[in-house]
Amino acid sequence: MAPLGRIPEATVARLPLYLRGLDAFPVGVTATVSSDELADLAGVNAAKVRKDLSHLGTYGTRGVGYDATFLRFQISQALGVANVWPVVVCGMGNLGRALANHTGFTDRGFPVVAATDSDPNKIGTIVDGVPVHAPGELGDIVRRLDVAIGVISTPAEAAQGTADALVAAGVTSIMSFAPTVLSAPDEVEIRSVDLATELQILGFHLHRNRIAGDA
Amino acid sequence: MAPLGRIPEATVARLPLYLRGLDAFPVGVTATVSSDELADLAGVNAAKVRKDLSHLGTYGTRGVGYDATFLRFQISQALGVANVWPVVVCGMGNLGRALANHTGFTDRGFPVVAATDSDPNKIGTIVDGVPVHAPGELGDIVRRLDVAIGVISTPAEAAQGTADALVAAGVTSIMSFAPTVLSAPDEVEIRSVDLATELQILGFHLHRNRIAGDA
DNA sequence: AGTCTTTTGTGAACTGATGCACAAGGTGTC
DNA sequence: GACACCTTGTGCATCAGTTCACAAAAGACT
Repeated sequence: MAPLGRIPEATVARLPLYLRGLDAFPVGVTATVSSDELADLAGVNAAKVRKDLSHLGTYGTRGVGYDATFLRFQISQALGVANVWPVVVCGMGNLGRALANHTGFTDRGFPVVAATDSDPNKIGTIVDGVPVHAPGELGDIVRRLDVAIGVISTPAEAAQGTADALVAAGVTSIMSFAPTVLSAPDEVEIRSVDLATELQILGFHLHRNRIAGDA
Repeated sequence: MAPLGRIPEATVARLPLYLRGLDAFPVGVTATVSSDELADLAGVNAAKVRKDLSHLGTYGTRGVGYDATFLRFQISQALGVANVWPVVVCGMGNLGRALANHTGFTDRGFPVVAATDSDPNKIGTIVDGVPVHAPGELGDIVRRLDVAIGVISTPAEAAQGTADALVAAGVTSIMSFAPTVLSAPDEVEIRSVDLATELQILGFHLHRNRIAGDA
């Protein structure tokens, strides 16, 4: 049924996992996957897989499963994987450099086409094939290279300013690693990855278990 | 009321944000924060702040707000921030090096005490103050340095083996950056941060908007 | 053809989280 | 002390997401 209507956020977040799971099936070879197998590959349960895929309007064959090749095509289609979205990395510290150099990005249609940094020693250089510009040129870079996604890996203090500059230049998708809250217009999507916060969540459970153990 | 019972996961995930928001208030100075202010600082809404804090058994003062210092203490207590949890970084590629060097970790009670890598040229060296060992020594390292958290920044292929080694050594908290599903016993908590997946989610929305725009 | 086996697609119950809205409780002022 | 004002704490309705469980559909085998 599912007439390609709205796809729930939770489902969207899992589609990349399914796509990754399908890598286990060689391209060109006809093969079927059951929701059970795919569930294993993606680390979720089978019911979720089936419901998620039903949102795509995808039909498997009852009693058989899903055609791996076609499923891959369907999910790729839904995610718009065929598109290439150029990325600019703002802040070339340790993390920024690692990100700019991350093969997983370019491989999946997210080439890092430029970077910015406030350090005069870095501006004008090319790091791992990525040219580093001054922060002030951000707007120009975005327009010239048709940047779609901005990655913020600056110190927390510079993050909001960087976000503002990205938004002003028309970027509507931001992934931030800065440990701070960013504000932006509603139409801008911000995904915030805070590593220290992640560790603190792990720490909470360690702490809790330690207490429970001592009791 | 809330007798320090179970704290909902969603709340736990926000506590670090509140703690970070409270940094805006100088230590030692008596100040009050309203749920409204704190909501702004953490990027959530006020009702959520109040409900979250109520889970800690925290009491603000009606008509006034929360005492900033005491609140910081309360949240720190709940999160177990006073504890120091030694971290081992497995895989010293670009990302691993950036993580090992990340000041946000050590500053918050997560010192990176060791690293592993399979590259013979790296083994035995000290990178940014962190000694690099062979993967085979992982168990020994964990026991000797009392490692509580393992960070996996190896290539996807090596991730499961690394996770197994960590688990075998008694580590129950893992943060993985490898783009693959890890399996481990239930008592092991795994937080998976997949950067390419994050970008694909952003890509989905870009794709959707582009389609909507063309229509 | 009929029966058996397998696996999908989905209605329905359930769980957890969110947000509203307001009474309860506290402060300050006159 | 009474009144006005403020902000918390929370009951309740709502919503999104998950999981169960099973009928429906497809292939396989006799």
